[in-house]
Amino acid sequence: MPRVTHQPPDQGPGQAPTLDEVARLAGVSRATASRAINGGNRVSQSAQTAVAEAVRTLGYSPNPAARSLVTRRTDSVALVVPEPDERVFSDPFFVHTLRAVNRVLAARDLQLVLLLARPEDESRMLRYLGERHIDGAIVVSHHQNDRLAEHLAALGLPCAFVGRPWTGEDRVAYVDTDNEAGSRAATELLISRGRRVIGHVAGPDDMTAAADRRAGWRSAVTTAGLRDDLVACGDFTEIGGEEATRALLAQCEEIDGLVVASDLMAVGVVRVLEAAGRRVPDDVAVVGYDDLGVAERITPPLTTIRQPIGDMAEQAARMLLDQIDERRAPRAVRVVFPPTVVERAST
Amino acid sequence: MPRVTHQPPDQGPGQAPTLDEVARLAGVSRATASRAINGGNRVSQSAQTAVAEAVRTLGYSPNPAARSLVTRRTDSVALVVPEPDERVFSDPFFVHTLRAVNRVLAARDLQLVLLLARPEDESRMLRYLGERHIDGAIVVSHHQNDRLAEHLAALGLPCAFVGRPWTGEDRVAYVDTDNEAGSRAATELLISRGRRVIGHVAGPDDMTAAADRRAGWRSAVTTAGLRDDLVACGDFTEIGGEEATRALLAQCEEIDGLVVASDLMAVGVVRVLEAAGRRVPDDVAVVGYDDLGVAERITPPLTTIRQPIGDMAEQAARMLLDQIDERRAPRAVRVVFPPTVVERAST
DNA sequence: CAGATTGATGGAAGCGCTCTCACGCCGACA
DNA sequence: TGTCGGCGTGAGAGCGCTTCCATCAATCTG
Repeated sequence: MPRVTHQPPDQGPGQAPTLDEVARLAGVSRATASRAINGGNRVSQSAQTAVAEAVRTLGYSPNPAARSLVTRRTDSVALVVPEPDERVFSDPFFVHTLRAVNRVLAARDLQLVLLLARPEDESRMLRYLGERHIDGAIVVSHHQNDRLAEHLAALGLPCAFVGRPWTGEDRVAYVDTDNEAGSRAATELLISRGRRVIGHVAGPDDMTAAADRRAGWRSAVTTAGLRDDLVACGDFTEIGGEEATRALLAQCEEIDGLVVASDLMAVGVVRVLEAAGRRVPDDVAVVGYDDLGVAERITPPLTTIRQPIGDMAEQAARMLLDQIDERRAPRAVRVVFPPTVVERAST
Repeated sequence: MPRVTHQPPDQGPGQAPTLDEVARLAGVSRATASRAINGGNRVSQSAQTAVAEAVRTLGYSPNPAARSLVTRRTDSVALVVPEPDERVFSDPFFVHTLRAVNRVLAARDLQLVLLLARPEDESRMLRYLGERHIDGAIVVSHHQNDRLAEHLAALGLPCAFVGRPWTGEDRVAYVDTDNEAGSRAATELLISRGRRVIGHVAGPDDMTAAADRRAGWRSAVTTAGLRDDLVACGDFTEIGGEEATRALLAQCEEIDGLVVASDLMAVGVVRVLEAAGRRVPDDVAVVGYDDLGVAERITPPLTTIRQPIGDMAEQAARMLLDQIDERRAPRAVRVVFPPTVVERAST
């Protein structure tokens, strides 16, 4: 049983001061006070300082509800993550995205509201978005079934996706990397190194990035006349990588190369390979995907495909701001970044 | 260079429907429509259904700004984390807290707004809290210098802290575990196992949990007449645990027991110990703190002090809701949970 | 059956703010 | 000296909603 202790309550300050009181104290009208507070256009120097003074002595801060009732802006933006909490907090991908987005928004003094929606909360989240608590949304790690692109497009809510949505891709703005090209390059690198039995550890079936990377691998092995049936699905976690690798090794012992759809999974892949007595890269060469720090920290340092997550997220944030600023901006902009091969010791 | 493609903009729906239109369509007054929508007290069955019908056909959803302008509630609550993003996303402590808080809030249909404030953003964050965008705040992982308890108490904003604040502890509500007792128990366990040179890997100096745990260890070793100078500070991360352990080993080779202020650090501790050729627990016994899953997953499974994070966070959320519900509720409630020793293989 | 109670309703006030608009003042220009 | 343009200003409307209050009909009480 926890111990509980009480104390008499604090005396909270009574009513928050309103613009009216500020105006009265400054000896100007409410209109002038409002102008002075919002950038001071068309306000005399004297009025300006008088208002500033009044604001300070009263400890005034504008009521955001009243303000947004008339401006129809809320000055906050949602980062929508339709993903169970656990994964969000273990994948560096999210941290990088979050930081980049936050950087752009903070520069404009916009507040970031993090919306984590587990599948069962999805309707609640959609309702929240529909109620216009926020000026726009950035969507990350969306899945085939959430149909977020269509929902948001239908709401007419400014939004930008990181990663191409499955459906509705012609109705919303998004940034992406060319996942198919990246994965193809990874596979071709292995082929050029003489590998001939190349498997693929794919990501979740319901994400476009995973599907595109799988397609890139398949295209490369098919073109080279190699086996194209050595695929196992992970879930973008280390554990998922481990399980997929075990399945692949059980399916075919001769595997000498693995193209893995994320670095985090590759960590698990390497662990299982070594536990199975295969040396990396001598017996099996491994290429990851992402290059967000994990890749260079593990042993052996991982050859991987870098996607510029920070740039992508920043770009998405800016695309969102464009939409918010001028409601006539083209909605369905798409920006595709090129992936880069980063060679390290695992190939 | 990224590729960029445009598409003609979507045709967003014009103006969102207002309560007025709903009322007109339902053939009732705005007042009745409002009552019908908000729980339907004192509304006839026929009016009720007419309004519901109108809401559905119009796709109406109430404007939150207008609503909170008059109700003076925003139906959202902030989770304040004065911590650089990286740590938040690597420590299971946060994930557990977040989930528990979210669970309580979701049941009441309150929205959780995550406020990550790096030190340089602190004033921005305080301003945001002062502007009453939210009905209350739950504060986690606060530090000596942020003085959040005092700031929030001064604002008169309902709030609840997870972990005792450094200052202002008599002005705000908080939950905590008895960290000193927990750490003392951990140390006494080692002593009872015959360990005689017991070091402490402490947490950051500016957090009460770390200070209390250090005090608990010191109290136990002093009482037993053992050395009390074997302390090194980590930062609650694996890396921090590694560095602290190296420092301790350099300071004294005879260490045969380590009390570590968090499981995450203990992971690093064990790693360094084994790299230095010490077996756990044969040469050095190790006790962690938290028991959030990491402890049982590592080798050897970690003896640790469990704190019921989920319960604590839930309790904090409920304390916050109490304050929000009745503004006269006692502000400075405190609830202290007892820690539990969980023995595994590391001692 | 008169009077009191209850329940459903709409009118209207007002939450705190922004912004349009009209007004008065000033210096500039002819 | 008369007119004009621009600037600073305040009055006032109105954003979309909740809620107080008066009203009225229906029901209950003695």
